[in-house]
Amino acid sequence: MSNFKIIATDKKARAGVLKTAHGEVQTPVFMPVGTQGTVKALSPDDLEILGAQIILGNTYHLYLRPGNKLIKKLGGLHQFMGWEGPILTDSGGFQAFSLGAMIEHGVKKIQSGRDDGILQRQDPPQGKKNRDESLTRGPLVSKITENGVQFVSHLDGSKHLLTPEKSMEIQLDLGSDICLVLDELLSPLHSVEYVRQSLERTHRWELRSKEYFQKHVGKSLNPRSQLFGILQGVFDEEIRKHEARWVVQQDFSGISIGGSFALPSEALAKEGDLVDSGVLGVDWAAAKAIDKTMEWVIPLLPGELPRHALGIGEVRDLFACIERGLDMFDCVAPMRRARNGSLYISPANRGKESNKFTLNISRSEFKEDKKAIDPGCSCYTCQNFSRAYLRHLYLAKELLYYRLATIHNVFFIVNLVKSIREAIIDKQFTSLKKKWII
RNA sequence: CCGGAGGUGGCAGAGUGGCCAAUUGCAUCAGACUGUAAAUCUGACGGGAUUUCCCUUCGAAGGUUCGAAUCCUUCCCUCCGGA
Repeated sequence: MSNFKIIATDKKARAGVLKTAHGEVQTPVFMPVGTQGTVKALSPDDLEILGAQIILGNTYHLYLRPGNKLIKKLGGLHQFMGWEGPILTDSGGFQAFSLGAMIEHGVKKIQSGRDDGILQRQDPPQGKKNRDESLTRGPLVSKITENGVQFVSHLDGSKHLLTPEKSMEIQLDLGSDICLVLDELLSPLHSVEYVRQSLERTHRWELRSKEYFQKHVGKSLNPRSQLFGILQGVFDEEIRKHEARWVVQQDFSGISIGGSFALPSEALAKEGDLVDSGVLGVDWAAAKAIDKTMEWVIPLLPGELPRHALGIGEVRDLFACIERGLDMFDCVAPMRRARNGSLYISPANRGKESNKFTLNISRSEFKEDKKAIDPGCSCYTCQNFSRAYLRHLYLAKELLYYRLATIHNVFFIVNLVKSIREAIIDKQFTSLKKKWII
């Protein structure tokens, strides 16, 4: 009696239904990220109207503020934030990275753009020299110990230890429908030796997470909560496959594929000719890292478990991952891009890989543009407002801008994934993809 | 008319003899954003050649000086107080 059922496939792409304590989720699905108990700028009503089926919440942020015990006391996260649909909670593992190695190494989860995502693997640089200075904004750095992640709060500098057990306790207090085990994200710059030790530690963390979860879920706010395991790794076929074989043996309800995505320089030897030809675009390396990883790992995963790609959600990546058999996605990109003036456009309106299917609403070319952001889009924003108006609101930093922009971007991505699902059911995945990707 | 203060690049506002083509903020222009330290960050912002270079700028015109946005003279204009 699995929670997940596949109802159709088109080659490796799958359409399914995932049962949770707060309702069914039609997959493939995009889950908007609501880190602090809100998908920024949107109300639960907005989310429902946009077609969001499930959202993501965050252990680390909600633990620090307002506190998991308070939320539990107030009936759990669903009741607290007024969202009746399913919620998946991240374990805090990403913050161990974004407040740790990401700062120390000056890297991002997915390396793309100017540096082509190609990195020289090495030990963490000691001290200052970061690859990207803009990513380093202070002395707050989390540290990894065997017992868990030592955080320095980004709010007040206080110290906290997030163990696998603590992460589970918090997620159960929140009443999450899908909990994630605590893991450590690896940076593409970690040494081979560090990677080996980290992955073994993550195994121990995952097992501790599972043990605590199984022991306490029955008496928790949401006894039907599920636990997903995380498949960690770096850009290395043997490592990723090894991690895949490990995680499928642990009896999780689903598999989340995590980690950072970038190509180590040695990978260039094989693929250099493609880079030189330039036909695959500026994000070739990041795309290659994601695609290859999924190709290595997916065949080793059991077909009956839902597969979740952590933190992946740009248009190209959604097509690439769904094509390879992924079912669930979460990503901050639609919401953050919206707030930063980057609005999604479809191929009919010049959306393409090279512009990430976005336009920058602040551009002067939209000053007198009466068209909708993405003419043809049926979201509330596109039905009612012009690019010129959105541009004005954005430049004036008017609060309405954030809501209208977020409505559009979330609708765009949620609906794109929904249309991909329908295409899979109709065995039309390839032809739909061709309309979007070259 | 008298007394006082002041006129700096789109705006505000530093600089008060060389390190000033001129701090900074805003505005503008462009770029970035993938398990949210993000309504954030980066770059450009007199013109041209486009590593260290040249030309035209700090109300206007003269002057002092090796050298002036910075000192002097005259003129124009603005603001405050008194007639």
